[in-house]
Amino acid sequence: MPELPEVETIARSLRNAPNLAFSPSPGLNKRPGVIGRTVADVQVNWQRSVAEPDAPTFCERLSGQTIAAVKRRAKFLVFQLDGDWLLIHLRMSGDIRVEPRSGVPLQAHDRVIFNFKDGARMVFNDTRKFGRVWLVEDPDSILGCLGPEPLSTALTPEVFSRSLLQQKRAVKTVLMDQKFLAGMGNIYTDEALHLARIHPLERASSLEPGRAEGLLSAIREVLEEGIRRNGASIDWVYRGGDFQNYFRVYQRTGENCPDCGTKIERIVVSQRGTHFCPTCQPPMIKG
DNA sequence: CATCAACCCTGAGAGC
DNA sequence: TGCTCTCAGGGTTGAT
Repeated sequence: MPELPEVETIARSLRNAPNLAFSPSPGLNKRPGVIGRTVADVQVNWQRSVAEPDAPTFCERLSGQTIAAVKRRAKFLVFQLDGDWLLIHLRMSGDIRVEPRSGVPLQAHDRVIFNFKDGARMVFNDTRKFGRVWLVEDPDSILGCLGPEPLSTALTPEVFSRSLLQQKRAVKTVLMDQKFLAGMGNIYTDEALHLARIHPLERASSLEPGRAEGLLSAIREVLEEGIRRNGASIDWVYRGGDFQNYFRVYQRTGENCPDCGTKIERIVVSQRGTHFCPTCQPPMIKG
Protein backbone atom coordinates (compact mmCIF):
# COMPACT_ATOMS: atom_id res chain seq x y z
CA MET A 1 0.00 0.00 0.00
CA PRO A 2 1.38 3.41 -0.82
CA GLU A 3 2.90 5.10 2.21
CA LEU A 4 5.07 8.19 2.38
CA PRO A 5 8.00 6.85 0.29
CA GLU A 6 5.74 5.47 -2.44
CA VAL A 7 3.73 8.70 -2.69
CA GLU A 8 6.95 10.74 -2.68
CA THR A 9 8.29 8.57 -5.51
CA ILE A 10 5.13 9.12 -7.55
CA ALA A 11 5.15 12.87 -6.84
CA ARG A 12 8.73 13.12 -8.05
CA SER A 13 7.95 11.29 -11.28
CA LEU A 14 5.00 13.63 -11.86
CA ARG A 15 7.45 16.54 -11.64
CA ASN A 16 9.60 15.13 -14.44
CA ALA A 17 9.84 17.18 -17.61
CA PRO A 18 6.51 16.82 -19.43
CA ASN A 19 8.13 16.55 -22.85
CA LEU A 20 9.89 13.23 -22.24
CA ALA A 21 8.93 10.54 -24.75
CA PHE A 22 6.33 7.96 -23.78
CA SER A 23 7.77 4.46 -23.86
CA PRO A 24 6.49 1.09 -22.59
CA SER A 25 8.45 0.66 -19.34
CA PRO A 26 10.61 3.69 -18.70
CA GLY A 27 12.55 4.19 -15.51
CA LEU A 28 10.90 6.39 -12.94
CA ASN A 29 13.04 9.39 -13.80
CA LYS A 30 12.21 9.06 -17.51
CA ARG A 31 8.45 9.07 -17.27
CA PRO A 32 6.84 12.25 -18.57
CA GLY A 33 5.50 14.47 -15.80
CA VAL A 34 2.43 16.68 -15.71
CA ILE A 35 3.67 20.15 -14.77
CA GLY A 36 2.33 22.68 -17.24
CA ARG A 37 -0.30 20.41 -18.72
CA THR A 38 -3.84 21.77 -19.03
CA VAL A 39 -6.92 19.68 -18.34
CA ALA A 40 -9.28 19.36 -21.29
CA ASP A 41 -11.87 17.12 -19.67
CA VAL A 42 -12.22 14.52 -16.94
CA GLN A 43 -13.88 11.13 -17.02
CA VAL A 44 -15.12 9.56 -13.78
CA ASN A 45 -15.78 5.81 -13.95
CA TRP A 46 -16.51 5.33 -10.25
CA GLN A 47 -18.44 8.18 -8.67
CA ARG A 48 -17.39 7.40 -5.11
CA SER A 49 -13.75 7.91 -6.00
CA VAL A 50 -14.58 11.62 -6.03
CA ALA A 51 -14.84 12.81 -2.45
CA GLU A 52 -15.46 16.51 -3.08
CA PRO A 53 -17.25 18.19 -4.78
CA ASP A 54 -19.83 15.98 -6.54
CA ALA A 55 -18.47 14.27 -9.65
CA PRO A 56 -20.10 16.49 -12.31
CA THR A 57 -18.88 19.66 -10.59
CA PHE A 58 -15.45 18.10 -10.12
CA CYS A 59 -15.15 17.47 -13.86
CA GLU A 60 -16.53 20.82 -14.91
CA ARG A 61 -14.38 22.86 -12.56
CA LEU A 62 -11.18 21.03 -13.52
CA SER A 63 -11.57 21.69 -17.22
CA GLY A 64 -9.25 24.43 -18.39
CA GLN A 65 -7.05 24.44 -15.28
CA THR A 66 -3.29 24.03 -15.65
CA ILE A 67 -1.05 22.09 -13.27
CA ALA A 68 1.44 24.54 -11.77
CA ALA A 69 3.07 22.26 -9.20
CA VAL A 70 2.93 18.76 -7.71
CA LYS A 71 3.77 18.18 -4.08
CA ARG A 72 3.34 15.55 -1.42
CA ARG A 73 1.85 16.05 2.04
CA ALA A 74 1.64 12.94 4.20
CA LYS A 75 0.24 10.31 1.81
CA PHE A 76 -1.57 12.87 -0.33
CA LEU A 77 -0.57 13.93 -3.82
CA VAL A 78 -1.16 17.68 -4.00
CA PHE A 79 -1.65 19.36 -7.39
CA GLN A 80 -1.63 23.14 -7.47
CA LEU A 81 -3.88 24.36 -10.28
CA ASP A 82 -4.96 27.81 -11.45
CA GLY A 83 -7.33 28.51 -8.59
CA ASP A 84 -8.12 25.13 -7.10
CA TRP A 85 -6.10 22.34 -5.59
CA LEU A 86 -6.45 18.72 -6.67
CA LEU A 87 -5.72 16.22 -3.89
CA ILE A 88 -5.35 12.49 -4.43
CA HIS A 89 -5.07 9.84 -1.71
CA LEU A 90 -4.12 6.40 -3.07
CA ARG A 91 -5.11 4.52 0.09
CA MET A 92 -4.57 0.78 -0.34
CA SER A 93 -4.37 0.09 -4.03
CA GLY A 94 -4.30 3.39 -5.88
CA ASP A 95 -1.78 4.19 -8.60
CA ILE A 96 -1.15 6.98 -11.10
CA ARG A 97 -0.21 6.62 -14.76
CA VAL A 98 0.69 9.27 -17.30
CA GLU A 99 0.29 8.13 -20.91
CA PRO A 100 -0.92 9.18 -24.36
CA ARG A 101 -4.66 9.61 -24.82
CA SER A 102 -4.73 7.65 -28.05
CA GLY A 103 -3.32 4.27 -28.95
CA VAL A 104 -3.14 3.11 -25.35
CA PRO A 105 -6.19 1.24 -23.97
CA LEU A 106 -7.59 2.08 -20.57
CA GLN A 107 -7.13 -0.61 -17.95
CA ALA A 108 -9.32 -2.44 -15.50
CA HIS A 109 -9.94 -0.37 -12.36
CA ASP A 110 -9.22 2.98 -14.00
CA ARG A 111 -11.43 5.22 -11.84
CA VAL A 112 -10.69 8.82 -12.87
CA ILE A 113 -9.11 9.88 -16.17
CA PHE A 114 -7.71 13.39 -16.54
CA ASN A 115 -7.44 14.17 -20.26
CA PHE A 116 -4.98 16.93 -21.11
CA LYS A 117 -5.18 19.32 -24.05
CA ASP A 118 -1.76 18.24 -25.33
CA GLY A 119 -2.79 14.65 -26.05
CA ALA A 120 -1.61 13.09 -22.80
CA ARG A 121 -3.70 11.87 -19.89
CA MET A 122 -3.22 11.11 -16.20
CA VAL A 123 -5.08 8.07 -14.90
CA PHE A 124 -6.05 7.29 -11.32
CA ASN A 125 -6.27 3.49 -11.13
CA ASP A 126 -7.56 1.93 -7.92
CA THR A 127 -8.43 -1.75 -7.68
CA ARG A 128 -10.05 -1.68 -4.26
CA LYS A 129 -11.83 1.66 -4.68
CA PHE A 130 -10.56 2.99 -1.33
CA GLY A 131 -8.69 5.91 -2.86
CA ARG A 132 -10.22 9.39 -3.14
CA VAL A 133 -9.75 12.61 -5.09
CA TRP A 134 -10.73 16.13 -3.95
CA LEU A 135 -10.94 19.46 -5.72
CA VAL A 136 -10.82 22.28 -3.19
CA GLU A 137 -10.05 25.97 -2.97
CA ASP A 138 -8.16 25.57 0.28
CA PRO A 139 -5.99 22.45 0.66
CA ASP A 140 -5.88 22.99 4.41
CA SER A 141 -9.56 22.08 4.53
CA ILE A 142 -8.35 18.50 3.96
CA LEU A 143 -4.69 18.62 5.03
CA GLY A 144 -4.99 21.01 7.95
CA CYS A 145 -5.44 18.39 10.63
CA LEU A 146 -2.35 16.38 9.69
CA GLY A 147 0.58 16.06 12.05
CA PRO A 148 4.17 16.99 11.20
CA GLU A 149 6.13 15.50 8.33
CA PRO A 150 8.58 12.96 9.78
CA LEU A 151 11.38 14.09 7.47
CA SER A 152 10.92 17.78 8.21
CA THR A 153 13.68 19.45 10.18
CA ALA A 154 10.92 21.32 12.00
CA LEU A 155 10.28 18.07 13.84
CA THR A 156 13.15 18.03 16.30
CA PRO A 157 13.90 15.13 18.65
CA GLU A 158 12.84 17.37 21.53
CA VAL A 159 9.45 18.13 19.98
CA PHE A 160 8.93 14.48 19.05
CA SER A 161 9.88 13.25 22.50
CA ARG A 162 7.61 15.73 24.23
CA SER A 163 4.69 14.72 22.00
CA LEU A 164 5.24 11.03 22.68
CA LEU A 165 5.28 11.57 26.42
CA GLN A 166 1.73 12.92 26.20
CA GLN A 167 0.41 9.77 24.51
CA LYS A 168 -0.82 6.85 26.57
CA ARG A 169 -1.62 4.69 23.55
CA ALA A 170 0.57 1.95 22.11
CA VAL A 171 3.51 3.44 20.26
CA LYS A 172 2.53 1.73 17.00
CA THR A 173 -0.98 3.18 17.23
CA VAL A 174 0.45 6.63 17.84
CA LEU A 175 2.92 6.47 14.94
CA MET A 176 0.13 5.49 12.56
CA ASP A 177 -2.15 8.29 13.77
CA GLN A 178 -1.95 10.82 10.93
CA LYS A 179 -2.81 13.63 13.32
CA PHE A 180 0.23 12.78 15.41
CA LEU A 181 2.69 12.07 12.59
CA ALA A 182 1.83 12.28 8.90
CA GLY A 183 2.72 9.64 6.37
CA MET A 184 3.58 6.50 8.30
CA GLY A 185 1.70 3.34 7.35
CA ASN A 186 1.81 -0.25 8.46
CA ILE A 187 4.99 -1.24 6.64
CA TYR A 188 7.28 1.57 7.64
CA THR A 189 5.96 1.64 11.21
CA ASP A 190 6.83 -2.02 11.74
CA GLU A 191 10.21 -1.51 10.09
CA ALA A 192 11.03 1.57 12.16
CA LEU A 193 10.02 -0.04 15.46
CA HIS A 194 12.24 -3.02 14.72
CA LEU A 195 15.17 -0.80 13.82
CA ALA A 196 14.61 1.18 17.03
CA ARG A 197 14.19 -2.06 19.02
CA ILE A 198 10.88 -0.96 20.51
CA HIS A 199 7.92 -3.27 21.09
CA PRO A 200 4.87 -2.08 19.11
CA LEU A 201 2.60 -2.29 22.16
CA GLU A 202 4.79 -0.22 24.45
CA ARG A 203 3.05 2.91 25.69
CA ALA A 204 4.33 5.94 23.85
CA SER A 205 4.53 7.84 27.13
CA SER A 206 7.06 5.36 28.49
CA LEU A 207 9.65 6.32 25.87
CA GLU A 208 12.21 8.48 27.56
CA PRO A 209 13.98 11.16 25.44
CA GLY A 210 16.88 8.89 24.47
CA ARG A 211 14.68 6.19 23.03
CA ALA A 212 12.33 8.73 21.46
CA GLU A 213 15.27 10.24 19.62
CA GLY A 214 16.35 6.77 18.51
CA LEU A 215 12.85 6.10 17.27
CA LEU A 216 12.78 9.31 15.23
CA SER A 217 16.14 8.40 13.71
CA ALA A 218 14.85 4.92 12.84
CA ILE A 219 11.70 6.37 11.26
CA ARG A 220 13.78 8.67 9.11
CA GLU A 221 16.18 5.89 8.17
CA VAL A 222 13.49 3.52 6.91
CA LEU A 223 11.61 6.30 5.11
CA GLU A 224 14.76 7.52 3.41
CA GLU A 225 15.73 4.01 2.42
CA GLY A 226 12.23 3.51 1.04
CA ILE A 227 12.51 6.66 -1.03
CA ARG A 228 16.00 5.70 -2.19
CA ARG A 229 14.62 2.37 -3.42
CA ASN A 230 11.66 4.11 -5.08
CA GLY A 231 9.26 2.64 -2.55
CA ALA A 232 7.96 -0.87 -2.14
CA SER A 233 6.01 -2.64 -4.88
CA ILE A 234 3.49 -4.89 -3.20
CA ASP A 235 -0.21 -5.67 -3.29
CA TRP A 236 0.22 -6.56 -6.99
CA VAL A 237 0.67 -2.88 -7.85
CA TYR A 238 4.09 -2.62 -9.42
CA ARG A 239 5.48 0.88 -9.15
CA GLY A 240 9.07 0.17 -9.99
CA GLY A 241 10.32 0.18 -6.41
CA ASP A 242 12.21 -2.64 -4.72
CA PHE A 243 12.13 -1.83 -1.01
CA GLN A 244 9.91 -4.91 -0.56
CA ASN A 245 13.08 -6.99 -0.94
CA TYR A 246 14.62 -5.36 2.10
CA PHE A 247 11.89 -5.68 4.73
CA ARG A 248 13.30 -6.49 8.15
CA VAL A 249 10.06 -7.79 9.69
CA TYR A 250 7.07 -6.75 7.59
CA GLN A 251 5.23 -9.82 6.26
CA ARG A 252 8.08 -12.04 7.41
CA THR A 253 6.17 -13.90 10.12
CA GLY A 254 8.00 -17.11 11.05
CA GLU A 255 11.18 -16.09 9.27
CA ASN A 256 14.40 -15.27 11.09
CA CYS A 257 15.08 -11.83 12.47
CA PRO A 258 17.88 -10.28 10.40
CA ASP A 259 19.62 -9.14 13.58
CA CYS A 260 19.36 -12.10 15.97
CA GLY A 261 17.72 -14.98 14.11
CA THR A 262 14.68 -15.27 16.36
CA LYS A 263 11.46 -16.11 14.51
CA ILE A 264 9.46 -13.00 13.63
CA GLU A 265 6.05 -12.93 15.33
CA ARG A 266 2.76 -11.43 14.21
CA ILE A 267 0.16 -9.81 16.44
CA VAL A 268 -2.70 -7.41 15.77
CA VAL A 269 -2.43 -3.80 16.93
CA SER A 270 -5.20 -1.32 16.11
CA GLN A 271 -6.68 -3.84 13.71
CA ARG A 272 -3.42 -4.00 11.77
CA GLY A 273 -1.13 -6.94 11.26
CA THR A 274 2.00 -6.17 13.22
CA HIS A 275 5.36 -7.88 12.78
CA PHE A 276 8.17 -7.79 15.31
CA CYS A 277 11.09 -9.70 16.81
CA PRO A 278 10.34 -10.81 20.38
CA THR A 279 14.05 -10.79 21.22
CA CYS A 280 15.11 -7.46 19.74
CA GLN A 281 11.83 -5.79 20.70
CA PRO A 282 11.05 -7.18 24.16
CA PRO A 283 7.85 -6.06 25.86
CA MET A 284 8.46 -3.41 28.50
CA ILE A 285 8.54 -4.75 32.01
CA LYS A 286 6.31 -2.50 34.01
CA GLY A 287 7.93 -1.15 37.09
C1' DC B 1 -10.97 11.16 25.55
C1' DA B 2 -9.59 6.42 24.45
C1' DT B 3 -10.78 2.17 22.40
C1' DC B 4 -12.92 -0.74 19.39
C1' DA B 5 -15.57 -2.61 15.56
C1' DA B 6 -17.75 -2.04 11.22
C1' DC B 7 -17.34 -0.40 6.79
C1' DC B 8 -15.68 0.25 2.13
C1' DC B 9 -13.66 -3.25 -1.81
C1' DT B 10 -11.03 -6.73 -4.59
C1' DG B 11 -8.24 -10.53 -5.52
C1' DA B 12 -4.88 -13.70 -3.57
C1' DG B 13 -4.56 -17.83 -1.38
C1' DA B 14 -6.44 -21.69 1.21
C1' DG B 15 -9.46 -25.48 1.44
C1' DC B 16 -12.04 -28.84 -0.76
C1' DT C 1 -9.53 -27.63 -12.51
C1' DG C 2 -12.65 -24.73 -10.39
C1' DC C 3 -15.51 -23.42 -6.91
C1' DT C 4 -16.32 -21.09 -2.28
C1' DC C 5 -14.54 -18.93 1.74
C1' DT C 6 -11.53 -15.96 4.39
C1' DC C 7 -8.85 -12.16 4.90
C1' DA C 8 -5.81 -7.84 4.51
C1' DG C 9 -5.64 -3.09 4.98
C1' DG C 10 -5.96 3.16 5.49
C1' DG C 11 -8.90 5.98 7.07
C1' DT C 12 -13.64 7.30 8.44
C1' DT C 13 -17.58 6.77 11.24
C1' DG C 14 -20.30 5.40 14.92
C1' DA C 15 -20.76 2.91 19.34
C1' DT C 16 -19.12 1.92 23.96
